Amino acid sequence: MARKESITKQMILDVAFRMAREEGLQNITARHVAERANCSTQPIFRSFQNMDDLIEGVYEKAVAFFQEYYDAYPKLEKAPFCNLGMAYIAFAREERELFRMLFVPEKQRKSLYEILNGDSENVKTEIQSAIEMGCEDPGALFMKIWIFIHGAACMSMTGDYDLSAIETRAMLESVCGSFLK
Amino acid sequence: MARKESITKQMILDVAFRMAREEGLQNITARHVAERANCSTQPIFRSFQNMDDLIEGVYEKAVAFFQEYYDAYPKLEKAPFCNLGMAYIAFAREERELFRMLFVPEKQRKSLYEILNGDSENVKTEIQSAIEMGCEDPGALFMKIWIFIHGAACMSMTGDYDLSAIETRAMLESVCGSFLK
DNA sequence: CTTGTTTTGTAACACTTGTTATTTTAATAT
DNA sequence: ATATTAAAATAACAAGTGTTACAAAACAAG
Repeated sequence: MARKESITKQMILDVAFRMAREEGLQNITARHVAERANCSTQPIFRSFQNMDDLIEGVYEKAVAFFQEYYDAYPKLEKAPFCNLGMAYIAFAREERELFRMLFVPEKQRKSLYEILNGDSENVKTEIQSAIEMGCEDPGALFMKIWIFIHGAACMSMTGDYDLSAIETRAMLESVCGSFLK
Repeated sequence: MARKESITKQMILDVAFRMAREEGLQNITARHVAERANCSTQPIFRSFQNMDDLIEGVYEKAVAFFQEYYDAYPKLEKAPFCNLGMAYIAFAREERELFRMLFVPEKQRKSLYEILNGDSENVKTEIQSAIEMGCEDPGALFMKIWIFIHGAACMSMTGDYDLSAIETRAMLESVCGSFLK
């Protein structure tokens, strides 16, 4: 009694997310998404109220993507915050457009901390680990480390940082050691 | 024998720069600039080949503006790089749009270092001061400090950093001390 | 197969963009 | 004062945007 849906909301969201990941938010227009999805613009507006609605979906998908990325990143370090830093900096290098969307947005969406802490409360885990290591003021330590990590990641995004993962690890450990004492 | 020019290249550039400073590059369109300059779009295209040409001019003006900002910023600190850091972070807070244009650009123009070092070789001055203070590896020190400063500035730009100038100074001195030893 | 309903495609509207052709305006040399 | 001529204004074009009206097509149920 009715035609079957062939272009789902999920399909459109996936296409838009892939575009955001590869080309940035800029190129996400109704017609471009449609072209990439091999359809007209209609299915987009059937699934989403408007383009802002779609962009919002892309953003949420990016948040989830970062969380998965972080969860999957190998946790090799003992020094607190170093795992977080390694993952964050690598994410900025490998997913420049997503990093920009999430952590250097034009208009404020969520704070750095909100995204970063995610579902599994990544930061709290690290702070706990710092406390266990005998750190007196884990809040102050976190702030400094975090500023440092964010700086490296932002430079990575713009191509102004080119240390390897190994060099980055060494630097993070050194910096963390400096801050701890 | 000819009409006198009433809307100069400089006037247009000034208007566009002010717009960039207040609203960001996004809003710099031919018609918006014209409106702000109280003229039609013609004088723009008489003075500039196209809009990209104008944007390029705005960018160069922003580079010069940063240099002036830095030169005028009070140099109160003794610890190396702290003056640079204070100025850089303050610039990010007070001139968000310009900071974004210069230091977090969508497309690479100049490296952070190129802009930062400017006419008066700001960085070299600081490195020299570090050497005089007995720092063994001023290059490594600079890299760490710089990453830290850039992180604070980027957070400042997005509203994720809210330490006062006094708190910032204390933090920079502490961090610099940590790195020095 | 026909009918009914929904999805999809086509086409259009209204708007904004960069850029340019054309007309109008105003200052100056005569 | 008037003619000349560059500057500015007006208006248009083509392209691209979000969004919507409408027509075509496909599928499920009878």
